[in-house]
Amino acid sequence: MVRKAQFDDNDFILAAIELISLGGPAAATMAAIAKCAGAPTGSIYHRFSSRSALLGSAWFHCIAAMTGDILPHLSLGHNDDAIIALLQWTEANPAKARLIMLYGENDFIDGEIPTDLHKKLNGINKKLGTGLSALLQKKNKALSAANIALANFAIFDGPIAAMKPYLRARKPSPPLKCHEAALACGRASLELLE
Amino acid sequence: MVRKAQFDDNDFILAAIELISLGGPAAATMAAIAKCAGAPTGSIYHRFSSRSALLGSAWFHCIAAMTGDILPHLSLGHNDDAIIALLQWTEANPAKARLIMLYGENDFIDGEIPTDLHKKLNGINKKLGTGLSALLQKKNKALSAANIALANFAIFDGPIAAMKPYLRARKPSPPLKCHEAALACGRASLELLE
DNA sequence: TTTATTCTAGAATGATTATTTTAATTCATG
DNA sequence: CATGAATTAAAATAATCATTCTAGAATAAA
Repeated sequence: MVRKAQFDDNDFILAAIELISLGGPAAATMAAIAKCAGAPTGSIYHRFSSRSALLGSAWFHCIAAMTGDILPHLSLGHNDDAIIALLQWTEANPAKARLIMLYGENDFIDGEIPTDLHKKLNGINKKLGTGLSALLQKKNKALSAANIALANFAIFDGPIAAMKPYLRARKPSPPLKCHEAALACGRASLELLE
Repeated sequence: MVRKAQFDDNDFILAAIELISLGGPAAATMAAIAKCAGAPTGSIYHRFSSRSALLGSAWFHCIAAMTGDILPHLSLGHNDDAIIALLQWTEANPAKARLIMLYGENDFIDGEIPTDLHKKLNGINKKLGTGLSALLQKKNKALSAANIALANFAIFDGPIAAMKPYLRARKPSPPLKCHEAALACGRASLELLE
Protein backbone atom coordinates (compact mmCIF):
# COMPACT_ATOMS: atom_id res chain seq x y z
CA MET A 1 0.00 0.00 0.00
CA VAL A 2 0.80 3.69 0.14
CA ARG A 3 3.67 5.57 -1.31
CA LYS A 4 5.39 4.13 -4.33
CA ALA A 5 9.10 3.74 -3.82
CA GLN A 6 11.22 6.08 -5.89
CA PHE A 7 14.32 3.90 -5.79
CA ASP A 8 14.70 0.14 -5.76
CA ASP A 9 17.54 -2.26 -5.01
CA ASN A 10 18.78 -2.20 -8.55
CA ASP A 11 19.18 1.55 -8.70
CA PHE A 12 21.70 1.40 -5.91
CA ILE A 13 23.37 -1.79 -7.14
CA LEU A 14 23.90 -0.33 -10.59
CA ALA A 15 25.20 2.92 -9.14
CA ALA A 16 27.66 0.97 -7.02
CA ILE A 17 28.84 -1.05 -10.01
CA GLU A 18 29.37 2.12 -12.00
CA LEU A 19 31.36 3.78 -9.25
CA ILE A 20 33.49 0.73 -8.53
CA SER A 21 34.25 0.34 -12.20
CA LEU A 22 35.37 3.95 -12.37
CA GLY A 23 37.33 4.28 -9.15
CA GLY A 24 37.55 0.98 -7.33
CA PRO A 25 35.72 -0.13 -4.18
CA ALA A 26 36.99 2.87 -2.20
CA ALA A 27 35.12 5.20 -4.53
CA ALA A 28 31.84 3.53 -3.66
CA THR A 29 31.08 5.39 -0.46
CA MET A 30 27.48 5.49 0.65
CA ALA A 31 27.34 9.19 -0.12
CA ALA A 32 28.75 8.68 -3.61
CA ILE A 33 26.37 5.82 -4.36
CA ALA A 34 23.41 7.88 -3.21
CA LYS A 35 24.47 10.85 -5.29
CA CYS A 36 25.03 8.67 -8.34
CA ALA A 37 21.55 7.21 -7.97
CA GLY A 38 20.05 10.63 -7.27
CA ALA A 39 18.90 9.70 -3.78
CA PRO A 40 19.81 10.83 -0.27
CA THR A 41 22.12 8.56 1.66
CA GLY A 42 19.48 7.58 4.16
CA SER A 43 17.33 5.99 1.49
CA ILE A 44 19.89 3.29 0.82
CA TYR A 45 19.32 1.90 4.29
CA HIS A 46 15.69 1.21 3.43
CA ARG A 47 16.99 -1.27 0.85
CA PHE A 48 20.20 -2.58 2.34
CA SER A 49 21.12 -3.12 5.95
CA SER A 50 24.70 -2.01 5.47
CA ARG A 51 27.34 -1.04 2.96
CA SER A 52 28.61 -4.64 2.99
CA ALA A 53 25.15 -5.86 2.14
CA LEU A 54 24.91 -3.47 -0.79
CA LEU A 55 28.37 -4.14 -2.21
CA GLY A 56 27.91 -7.85 -1.64
CA SER A 57 24.71 -7.68 -3.66
CA ALA A 58 26.53 -5.82 -6.42
CA TRP A 59 29.18 -8.54 -6.45
CA PHE A 60 26.50 -11.24 -6.63
CA HIS A 61 24.70 -9.37 -9.40
CA CYS A 62 27.84 -9.40 -11.54
CA ILE A 63 28.83 -12.99 -10.82
CA ALA A 64 25.30 -14.19 -11.53
CA ALA A 65 25.21 -12.30 -14.82
CA MET A 66 28.49 -13.81 -15.97
CA THR A 67 27.68 -17.28 -14.76
CA GLY A 68 24.42 -17.29 -16.67
CA ASP A 69 26.34 -16.94 -19.92
CA ILE A 70 29.03 -19.51 -19.19
CA LEU A 71 27.35 -22.41 -17.40
CA PRO A 72 25.31 -23.73 -20.34
CA HIS A 73 28.51 -24.34 -22.30
CA LEU A 74 30.11 -26.17 -19.40
CA SER A 75 27.11 -28.44 -19.05
CA LEU A 76 27.54 -29.41 -22.69
CA GLY A 77 31.25 -30.02 -22.25
CA HIS A 78 32.20 -27.30 -24.71
CA ASN A 79 35.25 -25.69 -23.15
CA ASP A 80 36.17 -23.46 -26.09
CA ASP A 81 32.64 -22.11 -26.25
CA ALA A 82 32.70 -21.42 -22.54
CA ILE A 83 35.88 -19.36 -22.85
CA ILE A 84 34.57 -17.53 -25.90
CA ALA A 85 31.37 -16.76 -24.02
CA LEU A 86 33.42 -15.36 -21.16
CA LEU A 87 35.41 -13.14 -23.52
CA GLN A 88 32.27 -11.89 -25.20
CA TRP A 89 30.47 -11.26 -21.95
CA THR A 90 33.43 -9.23 -20.78
CA GLU A 91 33.38 -7.05 -23.87
CA ALA A 92 29.65 -6.55 -23.62
CA ASN A 93 29.68 -5.75 -19.90
CA PRO A 94 32.90 -3.93 -19.12
CA ALA A 95 31.79 -2.36 -15.84
CA LYS A 96 30.53 -5.62 -14.38
CA ALA A 97 33.58 -7.45 -15.69
CA ARG A 98 35.89 -4.96 -14.05
CA LEU A 99 34.11 -5.50 -10.77
CA ILE A 100 34.62 -9.25 -10.88
CA MET A 101 37.99 -9.46 -12.51
CA LEU A 102 39.97 -6.57 -11.12
CA TYR A 103 38.78 -6.92 -7.54
CA GLY A 104 38.01 -9.75 -5.15
CA GLU A 105 35.08 -10.71 -2.98
CA ASN A 106 37.05 -9.50 0.01
CA ASP A 107 37.25 -5.99 -1.37
CA PHE A 108 33.50 -5.69 -0.99
CA ILE A 109 32.42 -7.79 1.92
CA ASP A 110 33.94 -6.85 5.24
CA GLY A 111 31.91 -7.86 8.22
CA GLU A 112 28.71 -9.81 8.40
CA ILE A 113 26.41 -10.04 5.42
CA PRO A 114 22.69 -10.85 5.53
CA THR A 115 21.89 -14.55 5.62
CA ASP A 116 19.97 -14.54 2.36
CA LEU A 117 22.82 -12.93 0.45
CA HIS A 118 25.18 -15.44 2.00
CA LYS A 119 22.96 -18.23 0.70
CA LYS A 120 22.84 -16.68 -2.74
CA LEU A 121 26.63 -16.50 -2.87
CA ASN A 122 26.93 -20.09 -1.74
CA GLY A 123 24.42 -21.09 -4.37
CA ILE A 124 26.34 -19.48 -7.21
CA ASN A 125 29.59 -21.03 -6.06
CA LYS A 126 27.95 -24.41 -5.95
CA LYS A 127 26.63 -23.88 -9.46
CA LEU A 128 30.11 -23.07 -10.68
CA GLY A 129 31.46 -26.22 -9.06
CA THR A 130 28.71 -28.26 -10.63
CA GLY A 131 29.44 -26.75 -14.01
CA LEU A 132 33.11 -27.61 -13.83
CA SER A 133 32.26 -31.14 -12.71
CA ALA A 134 29.92 -31.51 -15.67
CA LEU A 135 32.72 -30.47 -18.00
CA LEU A 136 35.02 -33.09 -16.51
CA GLN A 137 32.39 -35.79 -16.80
CA LYS A 138 31.73 -35.00 -20.45
CA LYS A 139 35.45 -35.51 -20.98
CA ASN A 140 35.49 -38.73 -18.97
CA LYS A 141 37.88 -37.34 -16.43
CA ALA A 142 37.94 -37.99 -12.70
CA LEU A 143 36.25 -35.46 -10.40
CA SER A 144 39.44 -35.06 -8.33
CA ALA A 145 40.32 -31.83 -6.60
CA ALA A 146 43.33 -31.45 -8.89
CA ASN A 147 41.21 -31.80 -12.00
CA ILE A 148 38.62 -29.33 -10.77
CA ALA A 149 41.33 -26.81 -9.96
CA LEU A 150 42.80 -27.34 -13.40
CA ALA A 151 39.45 -26.84 -15.11
CA ASN A 152 38.83 -23.72 -13.06
CA PHE A 153 42.13 -22.29 -14.23
CA ALA A 154 41.49 -23.29 -17.83
CA ILE A 155 38.01 -21.79 -18.05
CA PHE A 156 38.12 -18.87 -15.64
CA ASP A 157 41.37 -17.75 -14.04
CA GLY A 158 43.60 -18.14 -17.09
CA PRO A 159 41.38 -16.28 -19.55
CA ILE A 160 40.63 -13.61 -16.98
CA ALA A 161 44.35 -13.07 -16.46
CA ALA A 162 44.76 -12.67 -20.21
CA MET A 163 42.12 -9.95 -20.34
CA LYS A 164 43.11 -8.13 -17.18
CA PRO A 165 45.62 -5.71 -18.72
CA TYR A 166 43.02 -4.58 -21.23
CA LEU A 167 40.32 -4.24 -18.60
CA ARG A 168 42.65 -2.14 -16.48
CA ALA A 169 43.52 0.10 -19.39
CA ARG A 170 39.84 0.31 -20.38
CA LYS A 171 40.61 -0.75 -23.90
CA PRO A 172 37.13 -1.28 -25.35
CA SER A 173 37.90 -4.61 -26.94
CA PRO A 174 40.92 -6.84 -26.27
CA PRO A 175 42.98 -7.48 -29.40
CA LEU A 176 42.67 -10.79 -31.14
CA LYS A 177 45.91 -12.11 -29.66
CA CYS A 178 44.50 -11.83 -26.20
CA HIS A 179 41.58 -14.08 -27.11
CA GLU A 180 43.87 -16.58 -28.75
CA ALA A 181 46.11 -16.65 -25.72
CA ALA A 182 43.13 -17.29 -23.46
CA LEU A 183 41.99 -20.18 -25.62
CA ALA A 184 45.48 -21.62 -26.02
CA CYS A 185 46.08 -21.42 -22.31
CA GLY A 186 42.75 -23.10 -21.57
CA ARG A 187 43.34 -25.91 -24.03
CA ALA A 188 46.87 -26.53 -22.82
CA SER A 189 45.67 -26.74 -19.24
CA LEU A 190 42.90 -29.18 -20.04
CA GLU A 191 45.46 -31.42 -21.71
CA LEU A 192 46.83 -32.01 -18.25
CA LEU A 193 43.61 -33.53 -16.92
CA GLU A 194 44.08 -37.04 -15.62
CA MET B 1 75.53 12.40 14.80
CA VAL B 2 73.66 11.85 17.99
CA ARG B 3 71.10 9.34 18.96
CA LYS B 4 71.09 5.99 17.19
CA ALA B 5 67.76 5.18 15.59
CA GLN B 6 65.89 2.29 17.11
CA PHE B 7 63.85 1.52 13.98
CA ASP B 8 64.73 1.77 10.34
CA ASP B 9 62.78 1.75 7.07
CA ASN B 10 62.90 -1.99 6.78
CA ASP B 11 61.35 -2.63 10.16
CA PHE B 12 58.22 -0.86 9.05
CA ILE B 13 58.26 -2.24 5.53
CA LEU B 14 58.48 -5.80 6.80
CA ALA B 15 55.76 -5.19 9.36
CA ALA B 16 53.51 -3.82 6.62
CA ILE B 17 54.18 -6.82 4.39
CA GLU B 18 53.35 -9.18 7.23
CA LEU B 19 50.09 -7.40 8.03
CA ILE B 20 48.99 -7.13 4.41
CA SER B 21 49.71 -10.79 3.88
CA LEU B 22 47.57 -11.66 6.89
CA GLY B 23 44.64 -9.30 6.43
CA GLY B 24 44.94 -7.36 3.22
CA PRO B 25 45.83 -3.71 2.73
CA ALA B 26 43.04 -2.54 5.04
CA ALA B 27 44.70 -4.35 7.94
CA ALA B 28 47.85 -2.31 7.49
CA THR B 29 46.80 0.78 9.42
CA MET B 30 49.56 2.99 10.72
CA ALA B 31 48.70 1.95 14.27
CA ALA B 32 48.84 -1.74 13.37
CA ILE B 33 52.13 -1.38 11.54
CA ALA B 34 53.64 0.48 14.47
CA LYS B 35 52.42 -2.12 16.94
CA CYS B 36 53.70 -4.96 14.77
CA ALA B 37 57.14 -3.32 14.60
CA GLY B 38 57.08 -2.51 18.32
CA ALA B 39 57.21 1.24 17.78
CA PRO B 40 54.82 4.13 18.44
CA THR B 41 52.88 5.42 15.46
CA GLY B 42 54.66 8.73 15.41
CA SER B 43 58.00 7.09 14.71
CA ILE B 44 56.87 5.88 11.32
CA TYR B 45 56.66 9.47 10.13
CA HIS B 46 60.37 9.93 10.79
CA ARG B 47 60.94 7.32 8.08
CA PHE B 48 58.06 7.78 5.66
CA SER B 49 56.20 10.90 4.73
CA SER B 50 52.84 9.17 4.53
CA ARG B 51 51.06 5.85 4.57
CA SER B 52 51.12 5.81 0.78
CA ALA B 53 54.87 6.27 0.83
CA LEU B 54 55.29 3.36 3.24
CA LEU B 55 52.95 0.96 1.46
CA GLY B 56 54.40 2.00 -1.88
CA SER B 57 57.84 1.15 -0.56
CA ALA B 58 56.58 -2.23 0.62
CA TRP B 59 55.17 -2.85 -2.85
CA PHE B 60 58.47 -1.88 -4.44
CA HIS B 61 60.39 -4.08 -2.00
CA CYS B 62 58.38 -7.13 -3.06
CA ILE B 63 58.44 -6.41 -6.78
CA ALA B 64 62.17 -5.81 -6.68
CA ALA B 65 62.76 -9.06 -4.80
CA MET B 66 60.77 -11.08 -7.30
CA THR B 67 62.21 -9.34 -10.33
CA GLY B 68 65.72 -10.07 -9.16
CA ASP B 69 65.04 -13.79 -9.41
CA ILE B 70 63.28 -13.74 -12.77
CA LEU B 71 65.09 -11.23 -14.95
CA PRO B 72 68.33 -13.19 -15.45
CA HIS B 73 66.38 -16.03 -17.04
CA LEU B 74 64.57 -13.65 -19.38
CA SER B 75 67.86 -12.13 -20.50
CA LEU B 76 69.04 -15.59 -21.46
CA GLY B 77 65.81 -16.32 -23.32
CA HIS B 78 64.92 -19.22 -21.03
CA ASN B 79 61.18 -18.91 -20.60
CA ASP B 80 60.64 -22.17 -18.77
CA ASP B 81 63.36 -21.31 -16.28
CA ALA B 82 61.80 -17.90 -15.73
CA ILE B 83 58.44 -19.43 -14.89
CA ILE B 84 60.02 -22.03 -12.64
CA ALA B 85 61.94 -19.30 -10.87
CA LEU B 86 58.70 -17.43 -10.32
CA LEU B 87 57.03 -20.50 -8.88
CA GLN B 88 59.95 -21.17 -6.58
CA TRP B 89 60.22 -17.59 -5.45
CA THR B 90 56.53 -17.66 -4.58
CA GLU B 91 56.90 -20.75 -2.43
CA ALA B 92 59.94 -19.34 -0.70
CA ASN B 93 58.37 -15.92 -0.05
CA PRO B 94 54.67 -16.44 0.53
CA ALA B 95 54.01 -13.15 2.30
CA LYS B 96 55.70 -11.04 -0.36
CA ALA B 97 54.09 -13.10 -3.08
CA ARG B 98 50.65 -12.55 -1.59
CA LEU B 99 51.28 -8.82 -1.58
CA ILE B 100 52.13 -8.74 -5.26
CA MET B 101 49.80 -11.37 -6.58
CA LEU B 102 46.61 -10.98 -4.58
CA TYR B 103 46.55 -7.21 -4.60
CA GLY B 104 47.35 -4.44 -7.05
CA GLU B 105 49.50 -1.35 -6.99
CA ASN B 106 46.33 0.71 -6.64
CA ASP B 107 45.47 -1.00 -3.38
CA PHE B 108 48.53 0.57 -1.82
CA ILE B 109 49.17 3.86 -3.48
CA ASP B 110 46.37 6.38 -3.19
CA GLY B 111 47.49 9.94 -3.57
CA GLU B 112 50.91 11.32 -4.25
CA ILE B 113 54.02 9.34 -3.56
CA PRO B 114 57.50 10.75 -3.08
CA THR B 115 59.39 11.45 -6.29
CA ASP B 116 62.20 9.03 -5.56
CA LEU B 117 59.84 6.16 -4.95
CA HIS B 118 58.07 7.06 -8.14
CA LYS B 119 61.37 6.82 -9.98
CA LYS B 120 62.15 3.49 -8.40
CA LEU B 121 58.80 2.11 -9.52
CA ASN B 122 59.33 3.41 -13.03
CA GLY B 123 62.77 1.86 -13.03
CA ILE B 124 61.53 -1.57 -12.11
CA ASN B 125 58.79 -1.42 -14.72
CA LYS B 126 61.31 -0.46 -17.34
CA LYS B 127 63.51 -3.38 -16.30
CA LEU B 128 60.60 -5.74 -16.70
CA GLY B 129 59.88 -4.38 -20.15
CA THR B 130 63.53 -4.74 -21.09
CA GLY B 131 63.53 -8.32 -19.83
CA LEU B 132 60.54 -9.27 -21.90
CA SER B 133 62.05 -7.61 -24.94
CA ALA B 134 65.24 -9.58 -24.44
CA LEU B 135 63.24 -12.78 -24.35
CA LEU B 136 61.57 -11.90 -27.63
CA GLN B 137 64.87 -11.04 -29.27
CA LYS B 138 66.44 -14.33 -28.21
CA LYS B 139 63.52 -16.01 -29.94
CA ASN B 140 63.86 -13.84 -33.05
CA LYS B 141 60.42 -12.36 -32.62
CA ALA B 142 59.30 -8.82 -33.33
CA LEU B 143 59.16 -6.33 -30.45
CA SER B 144 55.54 -5.48 -31.20
CA ALA B 145 53.09 -4.44 -28.49
CA ALA B 146 51.11 -7.60 -29.12
CA ASN B 147 54.16 -9.80 -28.63
CA ILE B 148 55.20 -8.03 -25.46
CA ALA B 149 51.70 -8.40 -24.05
CA LEU B 150 51.77 -12.06 -24.96
CA ALA B 151 55.13 -12.61 -23.30
CA ASN B 152 53.95 -10.78 -20.22
CA PHE B 153 50.97 -13.10 -19.96
CA ALA B 154 53.09 -16.17 -20.61
CA ILE B 155 55.73 -15.38 -18.00
CA PHE B 156 53.85 -13.44 -15.35
CA ASP B 157 50.07 -13.11 -15.47
CA GLY B 158 49.32 -16.68 -16.53
CA PRO B 159 51.48 -18.45 -13.95
CA ILE B 160 50.36 -16.03 -11.25
CA ALA B 161 46.74 -16.82 -12.03
CA ALA B 162 47.53 -20.52 -11.70
CA MET B 163 48.97 -20.02 -8.23
CA LYS B 164 46.43 -17.55 -6.96
CA PRO B 165 43.95 -20.04 -5.52
CA TYR B 166 46.71 -21.65 -3.48
CA LEU B 167 48.06 -18.32 -2.32
CA ARG B 168 44.59 -17.32 -1.21
CA ALA B 169 44.07 -20.55 0.67
CA ARG B 170 47.57 -20.28 2.16
CA LYS B 171 48.46 -23.74 1.02
CA PRO B 172 52.18 -23.90 1.75
CA SER B 173 53.16 -25.36 -1.60
CA PRO B 174 51.05 -25.49 -4.73
CA PRO B 175 50.50 -29.03 -5.99
CA LEU B 176 52.48 -30.26 -8.95
CA LYS B 177 49.56 -29.82 -11.33
CA CYS B 178 49.50 -26.12 -10.70
CA HIS B 179 53.11 -25.81 -11.77
CA GLU B 180 52.51 -27.87 -14.87
CA ALA B 181 49.52 -25.75 -15.77
CA ALA B 182 51.58 -22.59 -15.40
CA LEU B 183 54.29 -23.97 -17.68
CA ALA B 184 51.83 -25.35 -20.22
CA CYS B 185 49.96 -22.06 -20.33
CA GLY B 186 53.18 -20.13 -20.78
CA ARG B 187 54.44 -22.37 -23.56
CA ALA B 188 51.12 -22.33 -25.39
CA SER B 189 51.02 -18.55 -25.25
CA LEU B 190 54.54 -18.16 -26.58
CA GLU B 191 53.61 -20.36 -29.52
CA LEU B 192 51.40 -17.49 -30.63
CA LEU B 193 54.28 -15.04 -31.00
CA GLU B 194 54.56 -13.65 -34.47
C1' DT C 1 79.36 18.85 31.37
C1' DT C 2 76.89 21.23 28.13
C1' DT C 3 74.70 21.61 23.83
C1' DA C 4 72.58 20.71 19.55
C1' DT C 5 70.33 17.37 17.22
C1' DT C 6 67.80 13.26 16.29
C1' DC C 7 64.99 10.25 18.01
C1' DT C 8 61.02 7.92 20.83
C1' DA C 9 56.45 8.32 22.94
C1' DG C 10 51.88 8.76 22.85
C1' DA C 11 48.21 11.97 23.19
C1' DA C 12 45.57 15.47 20.37
C1' DT C 13 43.65 16.72 16.03
C1' DG C 14 41.07 16.59 11.98
C1' DA C 15 39.04 14.45 8.13
C1' DT C 16 36.41 10.98 6.24
C1' DT C 17 32.51 8.18 6.15
C1' DA C 18 29.13 4.54 7.71
C1' DT C 19 25.11 4.65 10.33
C1' DT C 20 21.21 6.54 13.06
C1' DT C 21 17.73 9.70 13.99
C1' DT C 22 14.18 12.84 13.37
C1' DA C 23 11.05 15.34 10.46
C1' DA C 24 8.51 15.89 6.39
C1' DT C 25 6.22 13.86 2.31
C1' DT C 26 3.43 10.75 -0.34
C1' DC C 27 -0.61 8.21 -1.61
C1' DA C 28 -3.65 3.64 -1.53
C1' DT C 29 -7.27 2.71 1.29
C1' DG C 30 -11.44 3.13 4.18
C1' DC D 1 -11.29 13.46 2.94
C1' DA D 2 -8.59 11.76 6.56
C1' DT D 3 -5.44 8.04 7.97
C1' DG D 4 -1.09 6.06 8.59
C1' DA D 5 2.44 3.00 6.79
C1' DA D 6 6.18 3.43 3.66
C1' DT D 7 9.17 6.46 1.96
C1' DT D 8 12.20 10.53 1.10
C1' DA D 9 15.25 13.90 3.02
C1' DA D 10 18.98 15.69 5.38
C1' DA D 11 21.18 16.68 9.49
C1' DA D 12 23.39 14.50 13.71
C1' DT D 13 26.24 10.94 15.52
C1' DA D 14 29.94 7.93 16.09
C1' DA D 15 33.83 5.39 14.82
C1' DT D 16 37.99 4.87 12.46
C1' DC D 17 42.32 6.40 11.10
C1' DA D 18 46.06 9.22 9.08
C1' DT D 19 48.61 12.86 10.54
C1' DT D 20 50.45 16.41 13.63
C1' DC D 21 52.10 18.11 18.00
C1' DT D 22 54.36 18.51 22.27
C1' DA D 23 57.42 16.61 25.56
C1' DG D 24 61.00 14.02 27.01
C1' DA D 25 65.22 10.94 26.19
C1' DA D 26 69.53 9.71 24.11
C1' DT D 27 74.09 10.65 22.41
C1' DA D 28 78.06 12.58 19.69
C1' DA D 29 80.80 16.46 19.73
C1' DA D 30 82.42 20.78 21.91
